[in-house]
Amino acid sequence: MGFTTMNQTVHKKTPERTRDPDTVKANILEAAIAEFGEKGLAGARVDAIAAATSTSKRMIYYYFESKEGLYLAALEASYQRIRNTELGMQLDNMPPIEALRCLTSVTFDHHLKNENHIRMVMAENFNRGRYLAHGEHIQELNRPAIALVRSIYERGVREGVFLPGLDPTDIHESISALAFFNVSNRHTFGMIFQLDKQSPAYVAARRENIVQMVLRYVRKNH
Amino acid sequence: MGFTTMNQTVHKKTPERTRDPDTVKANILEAAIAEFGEKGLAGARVDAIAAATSTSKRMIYYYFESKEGLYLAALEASYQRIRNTELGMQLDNMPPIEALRCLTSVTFDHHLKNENHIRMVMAENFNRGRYLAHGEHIQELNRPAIALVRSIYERGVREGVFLPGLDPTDIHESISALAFFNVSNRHTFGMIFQLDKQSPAYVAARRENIVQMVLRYVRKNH
DNA sequence: TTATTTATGTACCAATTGGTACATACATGG
DNA sequence: CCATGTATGTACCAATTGGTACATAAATAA
Repeated sequence: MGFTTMNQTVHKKTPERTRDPDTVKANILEAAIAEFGEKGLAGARVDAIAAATSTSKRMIYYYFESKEGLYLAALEASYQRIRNTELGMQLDNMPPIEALRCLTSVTFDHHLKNENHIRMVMAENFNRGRYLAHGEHIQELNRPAIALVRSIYERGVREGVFLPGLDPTDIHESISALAFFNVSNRHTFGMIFQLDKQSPAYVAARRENIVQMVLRYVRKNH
Repeated sequence: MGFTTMNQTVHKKTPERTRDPDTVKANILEAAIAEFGEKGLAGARVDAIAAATSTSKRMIYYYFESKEGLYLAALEASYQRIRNTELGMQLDNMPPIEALRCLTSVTFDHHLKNENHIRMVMAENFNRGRYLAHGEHIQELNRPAIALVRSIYERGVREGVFLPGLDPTDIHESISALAFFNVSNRHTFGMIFQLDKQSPAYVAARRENIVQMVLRYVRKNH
């Protein structure tokens, strides 16, 4: 509340400003991830983010300086969030082929379940990684993915079931590409080839095909 | 030339208005493809497109009605353009395995060479295919791609070198995914895993890995 | 020739939008 | 309890931007 004179506002005892920086920041970030994921950097509106917040636009600039600062923070937070949910696969106990099958399948489903993050990554690639380049610790967040593939792969080679001489990063890239594209390009691809890419039947078939593709690439022929 | 009074402009014999609708339209489309490919729908500026044109913003609205109308036209034109350069592979003469190797390899290079179109497709997927859905004949433009894969695949099955029971659309999707992702996500992927995805060495290795992946998926084990 | 339709240029606008100025309330150390 | 830094709300603005009003020239029909 408050009443206005010409050019300034006078507040008479507006009580109760909840003072909670961390909550406010988290609250802003959540709204930002939603908006940037939905509209991209250029399409997102700071006013819309502010409106989805329990605070005001003023606070966005107070904590994040600019629209682009907020975008970078949201991008980092989105990566953070996704990696947190990725842990906890117990693949070391399985035989290599089963482990790789599981990894591929889980990656596929994980991408399907996290469209918003996919869209953030799409948006960031669209602006050529300009902002991610400034994020200090995002790189490290993702490296464990390679380590996981490498450990499975090397075990498989040792046990004689995988072809030697392949590159774990390359294997990881192929899995990512197949899982990512399935979500990122479903609209144009589905439309052009008239597929219902959301139907359970399609999803199940595509998942299995991708798994087979990865396995046949890595497995030793016998 | 012309001189201004209060609110209107009077032209004294401004001679020589070149009157050439088709050229003007093509000129606008070219500028639009560049701008939309660079900035996306939301990021693109009609004024910027107009400035890159030999005509004025007025004509954009005259011919394309709205920013979105222009975007759809540019999207269609981009697809048209890409498909025109795709013809002329003579794969029917090769043995199936060679044909599939060639198709995959050429698709990979073709994506690399046409970043702007890739970006248009990325942008369109980002807005969930909303505009492509209104383009009447884009769908048909792309179908031949499947037909090509199907013909190679069926020949390979007949000759006993390919595994029967696979889906040509699925094969096409995998090839597309691997080739597309290699361009679309090179920034985030390259940054996170510190790869120079533009280096000739990387490109050659990745191309060959993708080719192998496709071949091993389709080939019959013996 | 004249009327009408098509095509084009110039100036302009209303709305949007990233960002700020100003005032002020809460917390904390001294 | 008071001074100072941190946090927050309100109103506002300058610039941008999609889109238009107005005038008019060139082609075409009558």
